[in-house]
Amino acid sequence: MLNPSADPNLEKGIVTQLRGYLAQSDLADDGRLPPERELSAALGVSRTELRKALDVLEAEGQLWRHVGKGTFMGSRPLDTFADIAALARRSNPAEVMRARIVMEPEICRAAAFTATPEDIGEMRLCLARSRQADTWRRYEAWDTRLHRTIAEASQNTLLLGLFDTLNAVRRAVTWGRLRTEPVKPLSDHHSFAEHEAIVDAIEHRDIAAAAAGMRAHLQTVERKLLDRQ
Amino acid sequence: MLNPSADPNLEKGIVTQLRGYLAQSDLADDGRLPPERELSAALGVSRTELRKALDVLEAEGQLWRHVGKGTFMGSRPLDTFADIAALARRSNPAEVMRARIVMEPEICRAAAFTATPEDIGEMRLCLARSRQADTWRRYEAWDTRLHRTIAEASQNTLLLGLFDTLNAVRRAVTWGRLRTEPVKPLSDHHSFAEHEAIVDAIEHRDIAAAAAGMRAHLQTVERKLLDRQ
DNA sequence: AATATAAACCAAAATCAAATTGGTATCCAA
DNA sequence: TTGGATACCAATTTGATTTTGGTTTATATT
Repeated sequence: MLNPSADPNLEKGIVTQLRGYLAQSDLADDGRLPPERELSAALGVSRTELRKALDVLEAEGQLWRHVGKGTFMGSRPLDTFADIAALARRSNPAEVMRARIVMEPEICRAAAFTATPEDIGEMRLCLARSRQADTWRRYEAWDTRLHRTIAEASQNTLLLGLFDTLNAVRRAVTWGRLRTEPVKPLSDHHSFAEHEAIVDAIEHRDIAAAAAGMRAHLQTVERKLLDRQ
Repeated sequence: MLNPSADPNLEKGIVTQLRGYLAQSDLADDGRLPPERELSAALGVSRTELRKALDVLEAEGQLWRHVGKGTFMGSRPLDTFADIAALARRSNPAEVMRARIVMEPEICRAAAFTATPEDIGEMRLCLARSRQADTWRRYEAWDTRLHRTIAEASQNTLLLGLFDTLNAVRRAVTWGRLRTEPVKPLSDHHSFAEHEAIVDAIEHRDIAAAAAGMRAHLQTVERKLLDRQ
C-alpha cells in the first residue's frame, strides 16, 4: 500500500473523486445518492473519509442529508407545513373574505362539473339542516359543512386542502368575534335562498351560475360583516 | 324467544336502543365507538340491523364513519391538510395545474388593483432575468419569482400564504419530472410574451386583462405539459 | 315473497416488527 | 495523532398483519 500520508490533499482528493462520481452517475429522480455504506465501498474509501467529503459538499449547499432518509442532491426542501396559526396572526377578517371570494366561486365552478348525485344529496341535506337549526352555532356548523361539501365535490384534493387551510385560518381569525349576536336562529336569512340557488346551479350543471351564485353569496356575507361593525 | 315481528317498528327500536347506549356509555376522548362487530354483539342485534341504525344517525349528522378508522360521534373533522407532504402525496400534476388555474388568475386580478410601482418594477426585473437565463433551472427560478411577486402584489397575506402552499405542493409533486428535457435555455418560449402581457395589464390597471392573461398563460402551460407526455 | 342473519370478501387505514440510514462513539493499528 | 473498522443509536422507511367500515352472497325464517 502506498503511503497515503504523503499526499496532504488526500481529503480534497476524495472530494474531487466524489464530485466526479456524482457528475457521471445518474441518480434517481429524487436526487438521492446511494447510502454511505455502499458509496464508500464503491469509491474504495472508508466511510469516515467519505463522510468528510460529504460534509464539504453539504457545506457548499450542493446536497442535504437526513437520518433515515438518505443523502440528496440539491437544496433541502422547504419546511413542509403551512403554519395556520402564523397565517392567522398576520391576517384579518377582511383578507379572509377577499380570499374566500377569490377561491370559493372558482371551486364552486369546478364542482358544478364534477359533483356526483351523492354530493348533491349531501348538499341538500346541509340546506335542510341549516334551515332547521335552532341556534347560530348549529347553523354555522351546517353552513360550513355545505361549503366544504362543495369543495369536496370539486374532486381535487389539492383545492380541498387549500380550502381547508383557508377555513382553519378563518376560524382562527374570527374566533371570539361577535358573540353578542342575537341568540335567535333565523327565518328569512339571506343565505338560505343564496345557498339554494348555488346547489340548484350545481345540480343543473350550470357552471356559470354556480360560480356567480357563490360569488354573490360571499359578497353578501362580506357586506353584512361590514354593516354590523 | 318473543315474536319480534310483532313490532313493526323494530328498526326504529334499534335506533332508539343505540341512542340509549350512546347516551350512557362514556366513549373515548375522540368520540370513537366500538367497532360494528363488537357493538352488534353487545346490543344483541345483527350487524346488518346495527348498520341500518348507524345509517340513520349518520344521516342525522350525529356521527361519521370511515373505513379502517372506525365510527365517531360528532361531525367529521376537517382533515386540516396543512401538511404539504401529505397533500403532495395525494395530489398529482393535473390537480396542481387545475388549482393554479383556479387561484392565480384571481390573485392576478387582485394584484392589478393593488400592485405598487415597486411591485411592477420587480416584475419587470423577473421578466428580463428570465429572458437572460441560460439554463432551464435558472429560467424556472425567475418564472417562479415572477408569479410570487404577483401574489405578493395582491397585498393579501392569506392569499400569499395559500399561493405558497400551492407552490410547495407543486414542487413536491413535480420534482424529478422531465429532467431529460433538452438542456437548451429558450429563445421564443411562449411564456415570455404571455408574462409580458400580464405585467402590462397590471401596470395599466386593466383588471380583466390581467386575470385573462394569467388564465391564458396557465392554460398554455397545462397544454404543453400534456403534449410532452 | 320479503326480510333477517350469518359468513365471506374487499379495500382503506392503523399497527407493529424488521430493515435502512445518517450520525456518533469506541477500540485498534499504523 | 490519524485513519479505519466496528458497534451502536435514533429517525425513517418498508412490509406484513390486523382492524375496520362497506359490500356481496347464500341461507334461513316468517
